[in-house]
Amino acid sequence: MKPSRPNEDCFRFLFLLREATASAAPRRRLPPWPPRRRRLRRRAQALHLPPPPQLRPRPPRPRRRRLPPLHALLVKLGLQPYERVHNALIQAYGAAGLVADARRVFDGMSRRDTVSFNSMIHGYATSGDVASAREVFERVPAPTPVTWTSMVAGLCRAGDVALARRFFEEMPGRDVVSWNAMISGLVGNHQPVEALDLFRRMLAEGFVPNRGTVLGALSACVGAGGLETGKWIHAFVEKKKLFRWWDEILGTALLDMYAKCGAVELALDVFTKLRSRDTHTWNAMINGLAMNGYSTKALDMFRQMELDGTVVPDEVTFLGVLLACSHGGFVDVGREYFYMIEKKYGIGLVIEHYACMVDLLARSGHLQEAHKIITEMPMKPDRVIWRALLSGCRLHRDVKMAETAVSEMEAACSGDHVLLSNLYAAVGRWSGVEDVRRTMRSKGIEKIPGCSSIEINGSIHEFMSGDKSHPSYSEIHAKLVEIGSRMQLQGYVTETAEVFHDVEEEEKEQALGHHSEKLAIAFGLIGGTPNVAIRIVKNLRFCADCHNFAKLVSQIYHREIVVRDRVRFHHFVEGTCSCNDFW
DNA sequence: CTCGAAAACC
Repeated sequence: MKPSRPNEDCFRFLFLLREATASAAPRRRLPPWPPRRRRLRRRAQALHLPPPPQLRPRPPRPRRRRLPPLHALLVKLGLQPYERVHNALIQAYGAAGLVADARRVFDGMSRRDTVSFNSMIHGYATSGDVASAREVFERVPAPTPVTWTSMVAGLCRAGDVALARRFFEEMPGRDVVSWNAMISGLVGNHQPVEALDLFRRMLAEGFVPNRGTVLGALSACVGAGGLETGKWIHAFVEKKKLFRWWDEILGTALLDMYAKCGAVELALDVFTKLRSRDTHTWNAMINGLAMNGYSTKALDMFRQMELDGTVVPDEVTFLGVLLACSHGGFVDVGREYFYMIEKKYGIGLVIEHYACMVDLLARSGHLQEAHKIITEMPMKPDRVIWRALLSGCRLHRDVKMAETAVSEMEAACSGDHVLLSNLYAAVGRWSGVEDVRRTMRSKGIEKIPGCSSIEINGSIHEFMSGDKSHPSYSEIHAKLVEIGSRMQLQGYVTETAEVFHDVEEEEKEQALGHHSEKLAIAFGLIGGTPNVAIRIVKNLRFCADCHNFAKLVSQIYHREIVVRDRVRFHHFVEGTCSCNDFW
């Protein structure tokens, strides 16, 4: 079935469509239009076709937007014989979230080529309708790698990685994009280690990585805290000269990887050497500094960004700025910036700004003011907001406010209850601890198991709380016992106030020997290279006991330990932590 | 004309 060759009107139509839908898919960067097409645009206007909507630099992203009645225009111009035009329309409807309309176009076509099917599958995969995507997939006469990849990507987006993996393994003739789709799909579903394994397999099978691959692999390193792997990717790209230079996107991904793996110096190094930086780049740098405890440097960086003048700060920039203020305890500076965001910079406050502000105020003990912000904010406070208040309450031992926060939270997760319970324990209110336990059981609240990962010689090991499955478990256990006895000599006492990450686990084991970060630290002492920092990434917050443990290990064994917790970094050196015990 | 792809509150 030979597709019909498009005529001039087709291109005119495609151009309009593209203009009309550009704002529906802003993440895709459109290449500049070649001059010939620009002429077409003028001609299209002369034909009294509907003018393309104005392209805005930062369009808000509506889930659904109305498309001009282009379908009617398609018929009017007599473009029905051209598959390409229908396909483009299917894609446009799909991108705007109007899958039903896409399907109508699809069903109305007299002939369909592979692209039609692929576009339709992709449309269903954008919207998460896996069943329909599969139904169309079954009907494709000659699936190409594109068809398969669309399915893989769609399944990943819908969260069914296992099935995506099956499709991926079964597909004939994988191309680079297929690998990329699977790698980034794994990263997006919190399986960075598997993503890196796949990346290695891809190289072993002789595929040459492209931008997408590198971006996917770097974000896998972020997820797993794989600094060595990240460095290796950096070196690999340089050695193979995969790209002419690290542009804004690649450079941002690289520096973000370094920052999120706790290597701020390397991140700064990348940052200074980039030949062009956009807002994202600055944001990643500011945020990276703030997360790593370099609050003052983060604020300096923001000032430099303003002086630089080539980029404009956006919402995310101020999240970094507020985060820096919060971690540095700069309440007044933070308050000032918070009020400037709208007034001076003309940026609308979003819920995340309020969360940062509440965090800043609550953390520094201004609990009443934080509560006032919450009650006065224009949008409905979400869990994160209440959680920020709650963790401030824990730091400053305000039981009453903490109870308010938990009760206001819709569907509080296990961590929230644990936080409240820790607070009860800290002030010695054991009946409260019991209440929390009962509430959790009656509501059947799912516990998130603690998980830490550590990279040793370029391979990443994951530990779950209380997990005994690691092949070197007996050695790890022996190491923990050794650490324990050396600590006792130093007069270390277990801090029982915050014993439980996980209520039932605590019942099973009275000792704290099995929080995942302890396993990982012990393993780092055994397997890591001496004098090289032990780097750990964990999914939950640090408990006070493990934080103490890490400090002491850094002192006793003279090893730097870097732990990335859910929100920030802890750099332990000789018994002190960069967070100043304030997290 | 179709698949992947950088920053973001606890």
